[in-house]
Amino acid sequence: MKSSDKHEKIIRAAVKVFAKKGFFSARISDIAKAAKVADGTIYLYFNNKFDILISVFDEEIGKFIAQTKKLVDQEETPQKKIEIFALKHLSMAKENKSLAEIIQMELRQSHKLIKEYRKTIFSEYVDIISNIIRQGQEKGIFREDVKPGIAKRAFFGALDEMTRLWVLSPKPPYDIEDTAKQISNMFLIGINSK
Amino acid sequence: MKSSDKHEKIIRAAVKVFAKKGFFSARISDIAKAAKVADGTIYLYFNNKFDILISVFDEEIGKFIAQTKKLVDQEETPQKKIEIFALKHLSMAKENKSLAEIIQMELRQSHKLIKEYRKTIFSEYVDIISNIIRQGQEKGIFREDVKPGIAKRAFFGALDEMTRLWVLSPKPPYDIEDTAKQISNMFLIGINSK
DNA sequence: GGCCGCTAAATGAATAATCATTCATCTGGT
DNA sequence: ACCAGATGAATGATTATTCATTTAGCGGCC
Repeated sequence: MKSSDKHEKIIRAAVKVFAKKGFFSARISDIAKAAKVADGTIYLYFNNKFDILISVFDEEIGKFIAQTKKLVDQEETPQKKIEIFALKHLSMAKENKSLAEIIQMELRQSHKLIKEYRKTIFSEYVDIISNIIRQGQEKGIFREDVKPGIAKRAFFGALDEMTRLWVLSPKPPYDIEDTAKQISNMFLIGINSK
Repeated sequence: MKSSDKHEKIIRAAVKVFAKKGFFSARISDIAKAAKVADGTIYLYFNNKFDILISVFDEEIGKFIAQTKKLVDQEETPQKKIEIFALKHLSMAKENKSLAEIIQMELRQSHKLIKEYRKTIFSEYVDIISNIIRQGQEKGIFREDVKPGIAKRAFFGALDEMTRLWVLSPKPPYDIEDTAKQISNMFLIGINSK
């Protein structure tokens, strides 16, 4: 078996196990069992338990951010960009519930390492929003007195909170597209210049 | 020494220790030392480590929610209620940073017990918002097509995300009152009926 | 007032359980 | 026959929890 296969298998298993039990309560042997691999094998691919978590973030979240950027770039108007961002964010939570759960739960830990990591990755993501807002302001579409640094967090926070609701509930209580529309609308009206 | 003193002392110590090290990394002996009490004493007042965390939530967050409700009730218009809610939320994060940190980090754990607890306590809190929105809709101040269930989360999420920023940074990068104004404005415009 | 005896509260060393990590051994492919 | 990769039992460290022992406060008694 090619080594990359095992790496992948372990990451996938870890996503499930972390989502189910949380990072601290998850045992290496749980992940090993889920990946159908011996406990020790995990240490051939990862330095330690933490390293697994960080790898999950890096690889899975990295992919997601790249996809989002691409989608946003394809849209013409700032309004459309905001809408597609909201839709992509919420769809991801629905389609990849385990990962969403991990981001919701584990990326919030107060552990120093995670704290640092989170700052970087969150910034990269929410800065997509502030860039859109600045573009919109330059075009005179969004109000000048809106501070992109605050607005980006308000918008992200709103989406993130909806995600939390889904992660906690067995079934999405609202329709994804409706919700994305509703939230981006509210936000767009809130920062509109006319 | 009255027994209630010790209970209080342990809770206070736990808030600090949990905020600093996180629940899982915090040792009972850390809390005992911070409370100037023997390790075993803690078990005279709490059943186990988890019980300490839950007590922190119950007692401290309970107080906070009660205060918020009272403040909101004192305001006349739905707009003012929204504004005061935002201000109270952000002020609390500034004045009681350790507790805010614990709410941000530990109340998001994926542990079953915490998950359940969180549902209840968050609902109680965000329902303050949806009630305001419904009142506003009845008076014709807020748009009818806004769903209170979504809007309440969008608004709470926005505030929560600003809190996260402060918890992560050594100093609040924005002025509390400005931020509260900016966010409630954006939200109020976004749901306004005219 | 000082002295007992009693009980609740407090102590912290010892226990016991849990797991991350290691490493001596094995295996399948070439 | 070789060896990179895989194995999983054993190790060792960590800590939540327990409990035998100590301490402190208090009421009654001389």
